[in-house]
Amino acid sequence: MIHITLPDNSVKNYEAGVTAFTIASDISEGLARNVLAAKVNGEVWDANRPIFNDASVQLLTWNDEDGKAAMWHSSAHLMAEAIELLYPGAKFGIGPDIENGFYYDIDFGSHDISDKDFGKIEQKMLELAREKQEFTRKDISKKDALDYFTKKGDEYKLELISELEDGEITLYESGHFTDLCRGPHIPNTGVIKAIKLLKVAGAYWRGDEKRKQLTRIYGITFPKKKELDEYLVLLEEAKKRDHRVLGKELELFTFSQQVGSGLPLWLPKGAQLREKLEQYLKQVQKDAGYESVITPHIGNVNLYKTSGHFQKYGAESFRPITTPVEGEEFFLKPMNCPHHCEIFNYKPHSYKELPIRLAEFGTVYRYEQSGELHGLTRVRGFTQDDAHIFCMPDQIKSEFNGVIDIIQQIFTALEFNDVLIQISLRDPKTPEKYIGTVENWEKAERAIIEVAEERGLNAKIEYGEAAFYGPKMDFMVKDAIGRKWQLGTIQVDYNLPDRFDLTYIGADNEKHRPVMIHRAPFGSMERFVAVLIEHCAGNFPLWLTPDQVIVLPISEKYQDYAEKVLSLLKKHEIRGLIDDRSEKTGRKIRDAEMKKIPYMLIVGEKEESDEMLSVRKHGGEDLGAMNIGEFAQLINDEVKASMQKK
RNA sequence: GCCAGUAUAGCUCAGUUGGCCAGAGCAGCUGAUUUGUAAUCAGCUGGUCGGGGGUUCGAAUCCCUCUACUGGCUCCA
Repeated sequence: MIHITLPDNSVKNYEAGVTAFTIASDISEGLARNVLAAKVNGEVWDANRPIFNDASVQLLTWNDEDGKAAMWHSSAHLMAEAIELLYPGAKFGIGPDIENGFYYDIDFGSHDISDKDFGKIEQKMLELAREKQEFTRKDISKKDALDYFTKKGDEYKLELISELEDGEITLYESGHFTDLCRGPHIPNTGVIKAIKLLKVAGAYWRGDEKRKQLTRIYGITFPKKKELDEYLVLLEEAKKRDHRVLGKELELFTFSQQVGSGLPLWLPKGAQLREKLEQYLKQVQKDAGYESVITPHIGNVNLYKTSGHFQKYGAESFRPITTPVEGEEFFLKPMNCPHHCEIFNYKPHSYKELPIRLAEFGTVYRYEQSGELHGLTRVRGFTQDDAHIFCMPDQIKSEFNGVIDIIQQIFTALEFNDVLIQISLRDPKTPEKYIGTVENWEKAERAIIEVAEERGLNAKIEYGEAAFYGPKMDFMVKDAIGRKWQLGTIQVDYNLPDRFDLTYIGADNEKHRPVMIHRAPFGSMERFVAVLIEHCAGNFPLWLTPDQVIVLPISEKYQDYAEKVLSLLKKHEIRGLIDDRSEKTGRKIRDAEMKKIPYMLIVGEKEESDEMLSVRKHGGEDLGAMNIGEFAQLINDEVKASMQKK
């Protein structure tokens, strides 16, 4: 007999070898039908894997993340099985579950797969799912595993197995398909009722650009058809808040094939929005002791040779600009830091001056790979809200804290609540990838980790994600369809100060090396605006939105009054426009709604004679009539309220 | 850069297996209408069918190539 402890702390006795499925059956038939996997002593197991010792068991269903994962991982096997039947000879790489669904990397040989083949594969999968194929776990020796996949001729699995230890290798068999797999899986394929293959893409084997590209097929499955339909509607809805769609609709930015790929053109309304953001951050930075500097868009190649950027990025950049002088070359700046280092260097500094914080909205140019470009989130010319802090080593922590204050203030003001924080450190296995001494790296990494701990930040540490010149802390936000984008960044740099031989005179009258902190709270104006658009679905906060109000005269007769209203509002720092078209009010309201203008001010005979406005909020709320002063007060209070939140 | 797609008017899209001067709605322009909380009516303008090359009696439609865009991979703010 063994003791099974359930989440409610009740303990049940079972014969050794009991499965989670049996335990579920004991509780209720419905639960047995819905159980997908089980957490056994904290580890996710198959629902039909025998338990031989005392254990705490939590049954997992579709409502648990781990339950979904088991289902999607099993769906990847199901897809592989269907593909093996439809395309004999296909070889399989890896097929994990992901945040929303699963994928499988497959080598189809000479066969080309496109989304036109999805229907056929989905059909086959459904067919196989209905067979209620059971997933069977088998422990296997390394030798037998190698034999099996050698016979099958799957070099990808062989490579994976060769890296595993004997004794930890398991296979899972379902229907006609056997896969190298650690599990866990759902009891049988019967629970998979709705299947949708979503996209096909090339993916390098093991993520290595130099290795073969396999065909990756993404898909998602659900236990109910209705849930699939709801998911697809959700995806459609998300597409409507795509910044590229809204950017066009709201006339914020555009691109031109003539100007070039990845080079955004900011339209008047977009520029207005961006300027508001810049003004806001400039004020915050001024208050925090930053000084503005301005540097050119190009720099001599030697500058980047000194900084190391040329060696690192030269080959993948825009090519150097030549001049009439033989051998003279300039580079479009890919970073602002070298220029700022030279600003620091223009005169000797005393320790009493530090920290020196140099800020610039600096436009940089990077020749991103063509396939990387993406709306405003990934472009070739962009403006960083950059600043470099030159400080003494013992000031790092307080400076780091100051920067996090600014970043958090911004994210709070714009209501970015779901921010992921990542600390990127060296990959200890490849020290040759980084420049700078081990000692300095350790110092910097320790400072970042300490700050995060002291502030209680929920930060995730990633090894091998650091920049080549130093460790960093990044702030990431998801876009409309769940892709993560890095916005704010803080990077410690012990390297550039060395390369540029930056020094300050200490209290001991000796030269010392300052530490440099790179930081950009927005990251770049382009990416930040893109993510902001998606975050608020184009309904910008009142203080930021290009047009705060639109005056809608009922007819031409009230045009003069409309103009009077607008000019009075302008005196209260309220910006907007008049819809003076010869259209009905209903039409003007509709168009203003589409433009997502926060306040519509309807003026007709009644309003004119009483010096009033009829106020309608975006979305339909009728605030009734009020006079111009009252309305101005309302707007300015709302703006002030959001500013205070900052 | 790689894999797979897409490219028709300012925007969103039709254009059947290659066959009459390439269509619609919205936007724009002109006129009528003077309007009260999500689309007033009529007329008109607007397209080298992304660029180039080819196959064909004939190409928006088939093939090649370049460019841009989309979804991934790799990379990155």
